[in-house]
Amino acid sequence: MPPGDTPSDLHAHLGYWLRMVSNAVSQSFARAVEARGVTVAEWVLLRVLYDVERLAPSVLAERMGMTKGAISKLADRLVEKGLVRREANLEDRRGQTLALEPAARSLVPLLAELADRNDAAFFNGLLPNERAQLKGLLHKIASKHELNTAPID
Amino acid sequence: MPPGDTPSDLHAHLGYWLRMVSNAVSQSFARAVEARGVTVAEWVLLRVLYDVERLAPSVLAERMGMTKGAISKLADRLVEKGLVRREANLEDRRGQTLALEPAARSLVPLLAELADRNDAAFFNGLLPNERAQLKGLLHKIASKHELNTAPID
DNA sequence: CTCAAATTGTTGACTAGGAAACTAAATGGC
DNA sequence: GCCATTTAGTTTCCTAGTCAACAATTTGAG
Repeated sequence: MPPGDTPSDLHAHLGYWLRMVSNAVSQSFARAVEARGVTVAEWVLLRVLYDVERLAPSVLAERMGMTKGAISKLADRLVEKGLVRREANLEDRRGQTLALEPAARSLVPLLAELADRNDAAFFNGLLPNERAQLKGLLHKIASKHELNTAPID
Repeated sequence: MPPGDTPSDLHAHLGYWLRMVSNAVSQSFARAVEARGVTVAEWVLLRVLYDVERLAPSVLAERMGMTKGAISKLADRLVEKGLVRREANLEDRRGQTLALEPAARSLVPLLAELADRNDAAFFNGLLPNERAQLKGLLHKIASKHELNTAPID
């Protein structure tokens, strides 16, 4: 800060606005999926597993940007809810594999619709080309910084 | 989801990208201010107080989008660190007022510089007009949804 | 081969926040 | 003026993460 100047305002930072909007979107989505008894992190894990059938916790941790400790507890909760099962790994007895239970397979599409609706609620206020712009800008930043993990919080 | 179709992908949602980029920016900033012994929420509170001299916890809760319980604990920590003091409110003995200690007054400009640098690190990869676009889009969403609180998480 | 190093997942201690119950004080309807 | 209601802040309990220590197993250097 130049002498005699004022420290920059909170609103001066793009990160501030990003956080404000992102938090609002995420909190709104959290409330929506809560009605289905699921958290945002659980939704992400379920959605990832939906495509690949089964995955090791360590890989999920990597992809979701969480620690393996967090995935371990997350998996506990999902097993408890009957949405995920742990399977032994035949080649490596340290490892396991997580797979969706049938209940989750029918739940994921419902959650995906909630995600669609939540996104629409926030971004339909933008014009179609503005949405494309926003996506492009976010992609650009993400790729410059090699952000490839599914964000949880 | 139309029948026979696939539930929408995580990456299909703008909220997903927003959360990913926002988390990366915030986590990076959190690491930066941590070196000064401060959290992001503490930075926001300090920066707000820097301008207004003194403020009631309830007002801070409103402005920062946190519960008063959270502000109460946040204030405890800042008092503990010698950055903030609680003052009695003469007109209303229920109320208090939070004010910066001198230590905080010299700390805030340092933190502001960290915020500047963090913002630059993430957004200098964009062209100037792209940064302006991004800010404009975020403003537009924020105002459509009346997001006026300082986001914490 | 063997044993040190690396890897997988779990656990426990800790942190930061939300929700709701709570205390103390102020307000206001009558 | 009194008491019910409201308001300000604190506290307790809960959740969901991190980090670091750990046990079990695999790997690989020699």
